[in-house]
Formats: sequence, structure tokens, C-alpha cells
Amino acid sequence: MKRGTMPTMKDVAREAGVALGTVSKVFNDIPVGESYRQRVLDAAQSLGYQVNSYARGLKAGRTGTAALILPNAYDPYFAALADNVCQALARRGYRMLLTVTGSDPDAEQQCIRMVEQNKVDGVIGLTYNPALEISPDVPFVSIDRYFGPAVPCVASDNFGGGQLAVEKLTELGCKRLAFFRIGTDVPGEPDKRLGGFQTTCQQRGIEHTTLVLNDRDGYEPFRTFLREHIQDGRPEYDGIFCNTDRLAFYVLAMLEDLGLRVPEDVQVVGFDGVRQFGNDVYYCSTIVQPVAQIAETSVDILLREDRSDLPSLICLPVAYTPGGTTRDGEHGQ
Amino acid sequence: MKRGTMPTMKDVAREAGVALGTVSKVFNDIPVGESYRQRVLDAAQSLGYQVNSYARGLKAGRTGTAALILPNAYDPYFAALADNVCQALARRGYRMLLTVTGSDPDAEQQCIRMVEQNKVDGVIGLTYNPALEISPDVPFVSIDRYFGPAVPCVASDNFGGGQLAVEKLTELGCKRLAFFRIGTDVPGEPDKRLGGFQTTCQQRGIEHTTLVLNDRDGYEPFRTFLREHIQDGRPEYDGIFCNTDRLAFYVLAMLEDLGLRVPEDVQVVGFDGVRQFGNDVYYCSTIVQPVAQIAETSVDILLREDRSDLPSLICLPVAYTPGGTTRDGEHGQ
DNA sequence: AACGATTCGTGAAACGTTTCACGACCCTGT
DNA sequence: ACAGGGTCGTGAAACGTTTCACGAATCGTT
Repeated sequence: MKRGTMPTMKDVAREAGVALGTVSKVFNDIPVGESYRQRVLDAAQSLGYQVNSYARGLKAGRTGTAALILPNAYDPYFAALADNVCQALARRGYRMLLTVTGSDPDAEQQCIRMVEQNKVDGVIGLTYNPALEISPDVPFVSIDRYFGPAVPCVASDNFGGGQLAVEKLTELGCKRLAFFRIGTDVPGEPDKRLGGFQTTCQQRGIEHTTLVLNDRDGYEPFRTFLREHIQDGRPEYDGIFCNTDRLAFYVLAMLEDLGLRVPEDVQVVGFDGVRQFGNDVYYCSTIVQPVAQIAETSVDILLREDRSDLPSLICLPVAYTPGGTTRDGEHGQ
Repeated sequence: MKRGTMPTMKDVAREAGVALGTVSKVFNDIPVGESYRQRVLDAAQSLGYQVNSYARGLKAGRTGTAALILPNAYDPYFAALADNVCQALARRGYRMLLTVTGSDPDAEQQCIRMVEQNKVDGVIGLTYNPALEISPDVPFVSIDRYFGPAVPCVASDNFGGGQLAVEKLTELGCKRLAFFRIGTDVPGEPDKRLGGFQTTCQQRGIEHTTLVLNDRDGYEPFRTFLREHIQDGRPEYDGIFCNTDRLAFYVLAMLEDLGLRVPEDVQVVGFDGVRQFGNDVYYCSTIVQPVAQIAETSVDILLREDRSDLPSLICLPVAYTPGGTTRDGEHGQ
């Protein structure tokens, strides 16, 4: 970056014949006489002046940048989040610093530090690290993970999602339901999907079971479960609610391997709302998380002026969407 | 962000009993006597000092941040790019500013401006905007789009990819090949996929045709083409090379609708290497772009010290990967 | 017509770094 | 023992903004 070549506020002030402070005011939307404002704008235009946001950041403390911390950026749900948060921030004139941590606790903590050190105006984080230290110096909004009343958390209505899944599977005629889940056991909001499932099943007297695995168990126990629960060529559990779409895909594959037909023999519902390439077609029936709303709300809370009375948990409504790929009726739901 | 609460270099200097400049040197890896260095480090540790990168950015001109500009972040290829670029930058101690433009030319130009104004150290851009003005003040690396000899471009070997697709389809026994493409006609590197396809077909005397559509045409012409090229229940073109995986998915769906079997009746190869959730399973047979290498190389060139003799175009090797979903053998290839 | 209140542009100080000319100190060679 | 050269820590100046106390100008009131 060539230096000395960029015009500064001082140059603009000289060109416009006004004081330095006046120029500053113009670029900070502080009321200034219209004729002055115009002169400054013209001068800035002709000089090609642009505010140096590092000088601004240094002096004013606000930098116009917020950070988003994600485990990774390739998972479709996270990618959608990154996209929407970026747009929501841009709409408010903010830039987005994206950091992927690989879910490594050290890396995450390091990222938070980097971010503090970088003096971003705020941090939105989706992290499963239970021991994460969040500096009280930087506004923080957590997604999908409740850190306690002091840290605002935005999440889907995971409990309601579990409930919805049960309702839909029931509507589709399923009699016996199974809940599948794999993943690190962390105190995140997504845990509540199980709660919603169980509670609703119990309330309605629906036969059900759950199979919750750790990451290290791998997916095979699901296959074993499915294989061992076939009677007379038909599955004992005719409705399967998977904790994520990803798991749902595996389950669909396993069912096919086992010769079970979807949806004739068994119905499958996932969670997340992973779409094909951003259009409105979903790979499988799923509880869709309102990603755009999550992003918008998080940004909204993050940038709120009055930080004295922030909500501690915001649950956004999910929706059931039948799967329909372009391969019409493939999953049949 | 509370102010006045953060310790500064001056505080560290006082605490350590050294001069301001010495502290600065320690944090810039400029040689300093070991005893001094240790004293500074200890003092910084005990005060919880962190370099204020906005002050650094202001004074030194380097900010430790690079920007990545993408049309969006949800497309799997772009998402993978964002992920890998972020990691590559992090490995070098840089942060990544991500901006999504929605491919709107104005937005893109606006982003470039914002980014200049933000004084990032460099910009990596994937943009199809032919009229984009790139400021010579900021180091720029283009991905997938050749702007001329003055702007370094990193891309997959798209021509080679086209060639590879023809070779693989031929190996699989295909006799007549079709190339499908949809998307804005821009002078990007991906154009060369067509060139590689055609050239190779001609060289080897393989019967072939191409069907290139504009975005506004939609996908239906492909369906029409496929329907009109069936004879005796078998497709006249038994090998289809699609410009992107996305298109390949549509084509697979259309083939199924038309009652044509993959791979018995017709083989399909896509381009990009879209994976399921970051593991090594691909949805369909495809020419895989080396995303990690593209990211690494782009960052490498962007941050190169000596900017006097930069390459103008770097093509990275692609690989053919048979599709295999977890739904074993679904696409059969 | 004169005075107080209000509005609004002014310019210097400060933000926390990096950089660089300077000088203190030490080592070597005669 | 002294001069010359080299090493290395020092501290002031500068980076481009924002902020704020100040004073000039304007307006309304008595």
C-alpha cells in the first residue's frame, strides 16, 4: 500500500477551506451546516478521500467490524450462517471478520484473543467449547449455545423442533418413533431437540426410543439398531427423527442398504434445513432452522446501543419442510 | 469496549523498566537483548497486555488482515474456499475479512472500496464482474478469473479438467459425449472447461456436442435436449460432462425422470468436487478442484514480500473422483 | 439597541503504536 | 591506556482520526 499518496482529512479540510473538525463531523453524520457539508463532500470526492478506519479505530474505539467465530465454514448450516451474518452486518455498514476454529478449544480461545486484540466491535460465536472465556470487554452474542444469563444467546426453538418432528411424523402415520443423535455431548441448545421429542412422545403416549452416540462410536451402531429392529421385512420403528440433516442422510443410505423403503416403510426427518445450493430444495424432510433470522437477530443484539437490558435467550421458530430434491419424489415425502 | 482499562505499551515499558521502543521491538520480533526481552514479556504477561492492532495499522500500514470477496458463502465451492483461505491466512498470523457480494457489480465495487477504506493488507477476490476496478494500492489476487497480466490469478486447470473428463468418460466406455453448461457468460477461467472438452474430443475423433445456456434460459432446455436425444430407450449421448456439480445434480435428476439409468445408460461427470459435509464422499463423479491448494497459493502470492515479479496465472491440477455417496452405489459410478 | 442564549465551526490534544536519529556502552586493536 | 567502530536501548516525532473546550456569529427578547 503506497503511503503518502492517500489524501487525509487535513487535505480535504484545506481543499474545502474548512476546519479539520468539520470534515470529521461530515464523515460521522454529525449535523453540520449544509453549505459546509457540501463543500466537504465535493472536496473529498475530487480528492478521492476515504476515511482511514484504522485511525478511526484507534481514536474512537469503534471499528465498524464484527467477528464471527465458527467451527468451520464448509458445513452447510455454518456456511449459510456466515453468508447471512455477513449480509446483516453489511446492511448496517459493518464488515465481518470470519474465523474458523476447527472446534479446537485452544484455537477458539486464541481466536477470541485475536479478535479482542484486533479490537472488533463485537463477536458472534458458535462454539461448543464449554470452557470458553469470553472477555467482558467485547460485546458477545452466542449462537446455539447458552453460556448463562450474562451472555445473550440466539438459537432455533430446538425443543419446539423436536415437538414438531413428532407431530409431523405422527401426521404421516408413524406409530413408533426413534430419535437418533451423534455428536459431542455439550450443553448446547441443540440438546433440546431430544427433550422436545421425548416430552411430546410421552404426552401423547407414543411409543418411542432414543439412540444417542458419541463421535467416537461412529455411525455403525445406527445401522446395527436398524438391522436388529426389522420384523417381517418391516421396521419396528416407522418414524426416525435425526438430530441433524447430516445424520439423516446417513440413515437414508443405511435404510436403502437394508432394503427398507422411504417413505413407504419408514419416514425420516432431519434437522437444520440443509439446502441444495441455496435454492429452496431440501435433500430430505427436515426441521428448517431460520438461518436468516438467526443472523439478523444476532447482529441486532450485538450492535444494540443500549446494552443494559439484553435478552439472555432468544428462540426463533423452526418450520417443517418436506424433502424434495430435483429428483422428484426420490425421498417421497 | 471499556477504554482506559486496557494496558498500553507505555504501561508495559514502565512495569518492565525499559523504554517504549524496546517494548515495541519485542512485539515486532526485532532483536533485543535476552534479558530485556524477558522482562518485557513478563511485564506484558502480568498486565495482560495485547498489541492494539489499530494503532499498529495506523502507524505501520500493515494490519494483519486480508479480505476475501465471494459472490456468496453458501455455495459449497465458495464455502470451502472461505474455510481454506481463512486457515491459510491464520497459519501466517493473518485474519480474514469476508465479504459476500451477491454477484451484484455495484456491491462488488462497493466491497472493494470498503475494503480499501478498511486498509486491509490485501484482497483475494472471486468475482465475475468484468468491469471491476481494482485499486493498484492494495495487493490483489484473483481466483478463477483472469484480469490481465498485471493481476495474478489462481485457478484450477480448467482446460485440463475438460480434457480429463473426456478421458474418463471414454475409459468408461462412452462413445458420444455432450457438454452442458449454464451460467453468465464471463471471461473467467472456468470457460476453459469447454475448451478442454472440445479440443480433446476433436483430437481423438470423438463425437460430441455442446449445450451452453444463459442463466435466464433456466434448466429446462437440458431436459428437452435429453428427451429429444433418446432412441430406442437409450440416450444418443452416453457421456455427459457438466460444467458444475450443481448442474450435474439437475441432470442426474432429469435422467431419472426420463427413465434413463446412471451409469448403465449414461455417465455423468460434474466439476468442482462438492462434498457432503467436508468428508471425502462426493455426490457424483466429478472433476475435483484443489480448493486447499488454491487457497494456499492465493494467500502465498498475496503475502509475498517481493511483489516485483508475480506470476500472472497459476493453474493447479485437478483430479477425477468417482461419485460415491453414503448411499452406496446410488449413482453407481 | 443591547444583552443573553444558542448554534456551530475551529483547532489543539490525545489515541497507542512504529520508526529513527541519537548517544551510552563495550569491545578490539595499537 | 586510548581511539575507533559496532551494538543496542532510548525517547520523541509522526501516523490520521475523534473529541471537546472555546469563541464567533446568529437569533430572540426586553
